[in-house]
Amino acid sequence: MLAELPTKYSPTTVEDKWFAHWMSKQYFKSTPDNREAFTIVIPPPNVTGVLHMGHTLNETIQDILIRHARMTGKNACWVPGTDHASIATEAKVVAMLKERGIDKKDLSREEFLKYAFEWKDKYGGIIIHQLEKLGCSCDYGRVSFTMDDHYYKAVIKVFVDLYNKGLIYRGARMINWDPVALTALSDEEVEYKEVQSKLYYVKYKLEVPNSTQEEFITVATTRPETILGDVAICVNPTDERYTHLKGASAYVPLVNRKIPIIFDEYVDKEFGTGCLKITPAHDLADYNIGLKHNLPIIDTLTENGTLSEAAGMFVGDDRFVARKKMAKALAEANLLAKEEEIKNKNGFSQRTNAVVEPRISTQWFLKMADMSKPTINAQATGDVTFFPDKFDNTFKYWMENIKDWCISRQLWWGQQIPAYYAPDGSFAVAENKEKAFENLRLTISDLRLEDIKQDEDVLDTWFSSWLWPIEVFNGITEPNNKEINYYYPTNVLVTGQDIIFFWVARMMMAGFEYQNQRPFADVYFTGMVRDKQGRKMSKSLGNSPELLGLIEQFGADAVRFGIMISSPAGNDLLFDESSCEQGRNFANKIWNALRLIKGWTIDNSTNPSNQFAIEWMNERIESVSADYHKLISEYKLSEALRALYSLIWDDFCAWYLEMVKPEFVDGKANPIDAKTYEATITFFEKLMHLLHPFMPFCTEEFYSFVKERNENDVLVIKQFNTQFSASSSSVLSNGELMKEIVSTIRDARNKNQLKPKDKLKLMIETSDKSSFEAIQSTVCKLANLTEITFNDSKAANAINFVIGNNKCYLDAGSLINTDSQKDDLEKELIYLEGFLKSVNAKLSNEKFVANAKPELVALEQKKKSDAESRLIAIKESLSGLN
RNA sequence: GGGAGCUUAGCUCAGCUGGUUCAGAGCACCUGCCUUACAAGCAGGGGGUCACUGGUUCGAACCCAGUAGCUCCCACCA
Repeated sequence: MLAELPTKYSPTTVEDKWFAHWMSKQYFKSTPDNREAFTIVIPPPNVTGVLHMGHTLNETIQDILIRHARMTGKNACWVPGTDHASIATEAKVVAMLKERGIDKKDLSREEFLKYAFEWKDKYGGIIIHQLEKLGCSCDYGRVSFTMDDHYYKAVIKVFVDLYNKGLIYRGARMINWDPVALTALSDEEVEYKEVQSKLYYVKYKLEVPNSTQEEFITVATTRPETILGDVAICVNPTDERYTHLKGASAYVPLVNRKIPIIFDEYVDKEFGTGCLKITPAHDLADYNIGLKHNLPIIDTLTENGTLSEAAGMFVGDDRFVARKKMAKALAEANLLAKEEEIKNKNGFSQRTNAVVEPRISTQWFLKMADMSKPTINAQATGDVTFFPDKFDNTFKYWMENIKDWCISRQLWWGQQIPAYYAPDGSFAVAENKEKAFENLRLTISDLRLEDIKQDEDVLDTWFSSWLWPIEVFNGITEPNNKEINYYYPTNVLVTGQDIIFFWVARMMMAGFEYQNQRPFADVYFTGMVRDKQGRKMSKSLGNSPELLGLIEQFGADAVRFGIMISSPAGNDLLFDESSCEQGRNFANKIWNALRLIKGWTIDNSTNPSNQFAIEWMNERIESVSADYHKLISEYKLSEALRALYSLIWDDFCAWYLEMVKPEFVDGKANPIDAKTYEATITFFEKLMHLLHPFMPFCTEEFYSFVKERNENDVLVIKQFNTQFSASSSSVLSNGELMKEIVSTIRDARNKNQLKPKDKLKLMIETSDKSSFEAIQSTVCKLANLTEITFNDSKAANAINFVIGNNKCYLDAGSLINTDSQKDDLEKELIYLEGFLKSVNAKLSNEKFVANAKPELVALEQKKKSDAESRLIAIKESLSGLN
């Protein structure tokens, strides 16, 4: 049997086989029934491309949780899907078209959408395939997409509803403009980064009442190209340098437009020259000051960031080109006092990386102040719990200072805003054109249907994904249907901390608005996956491994292991391929344990000497299982995996199997007794159950292989028992004793050049014979002893060591190295004396005895007596050596 | 400018409500082994002033204050 099995486990074919099997059995399919539901909705990956390591981490965590729930008997439902990712995907499609020589401008909306859907079909398909390869147990019959027909309708319905509730409004506001994507952005889509800039000190000629003297005022600015849109100079009213300028005017350099000097406390006297030029069209602060002081607005930029006709100069030049030209022109006109290098922050578009331009534009907004309240409450009361909780404060702060959300985007890829305009500019918001028409005709009697036009803009992608936990169950389009009532609210959301505001917060708000309930009970935040040097994974650095390639190389189980073995919740994960190697080795280790077991022949004998091993292994599994389920419930998945790794590798393979493994006689393995064999199979099965959520493929393979059975598959037939009997501490502590003796003997062999094969005798002087008797046969086997005798006279050439306070003598026949024993014993002696000293110090400290808990004092007393008796044993052993 | 978090072995991190001499784990490293499950392995081993300085306490990696360094989030100083 054994010879037929290769020594290496090869995952590739096994994984595909099992995935196909699971699918054919429809194990992942969920329909509402009378069991408790356990629901997860996947954070839908963007259809911009393929899954990366961040997704891999995320999906693996979800799969572990969903498989664990399934195995505890819950009706587990994991909904997969993808996000249309409006701006991100549109940018990709535009770039793809450009490569093919097609300009978006030359396409109609319909033609463009056709390309976009082709793109979506391609990448959406790849993403689902990757999920399958990773072993994700999603209900693939539920694959959703944020632009599915029903989903599209849901988004429109919600827009109309919120508009009718007065929460959505349209207006001209200062917004963040992406001059590359040519669309508005929300505040969250702008990333501020520090850049090296120049601060230009520009002289403006003054006109001061009752003064003929030529005078200038110097203004510091980082954006001289916006000078052309200046409408005022602002100084602080308490700034004595400028108090004489009341009623004065200045001339905009080069164009000589006359503008007023105004006074506002907003201006920081310390910065630059204490003068601020006011350009309401191109800066939010200036815009607000402009409103306050009733200033005009001169928009000197076009939508793509070039200078407009209104600028009067450098028309058509890009803003950065114009900036340089302006500086040069100012210098030539002798109006540039100086230039200074400074660091300041610029806003960049999250998707195109273009420098964002503050711009006045007519957009659609959602009022947030009232909608945020139930969410703030839910988080404060623990209705929704964050793991880890360090995000509580930032979340609260953001929610309490929430601003209105700009939800319109000047794109084509997304849900088109259901506002319909009559030729006179009036509009109606309705679910379709016909309804809008009826509505508009109330005021415009001669209106024809073909006269009205739908708003060209689409909605922010998050305005659709905030409905995800609801509409994947058709909760918006068919309220109160059986599915939404059964699956909602979901149990846990597993997502990146970077989208806490974009998505988590908004899903919560939508949940309370449309279901009157939280969308999820827990949120598990993952960190960012970085490479082992701590760098972000990116295509340009080439440090982002390709998921399918990794799976090909190590197997999906190993990749899952690799990414889970050290992934602290909420902290960044430094991913190293070598941890996948560790996972592969782990699967291989189990495979070889299985080979060993499968190689045994069984007979009807009984072998009482295995009794201890069986009891001990059973207790170990029980004890670790309890920890394991607890750790998973606390989302400490790495720790749970580590505990299993050690249970399987150390306890089961290194100790248990060695304890029960039949010995070889005359080159032939003895058979194993049926009882031990059955126990071993049961342990193996239990271990496969426990490991299955983490490494589903190999555990399924090994489980199916270890025993013939009618009912099959680890995945469904066995339910986790989360009730545990109190473990037998004496068995576990005897196990520790056994390990200590065996390790000490092995170490003694090492130090005395005794071969593992040399049979030795052990004599123990002990007052606790029964503990040793329980492990006697096991110790003999693992340490290769012929016998253990008690309280016998010691052999002449024995190796001395002390276990607890029991003196042990290992009879090597001929003694080789007394020095190392003496060394070891003396080291131990010094340590123990120090230990005893500290314990005594504690116990003689009246305050300790008075203040510490009684059980603690008792513990110290026990430590003292244990140490004292051990000390005596060691001293006696030492004196025996002299 | 405001807020949050982090700093423990060469690396990545555990260390829950102070209490075994508490200083841990996994990698990595060193030594010896191809010992009939497994070299993707086995047996053993070395390694840390718990960032720094004070304080509270009978007792501090853990609590408090300050210092330094790192990370992240938020904010309209041009």
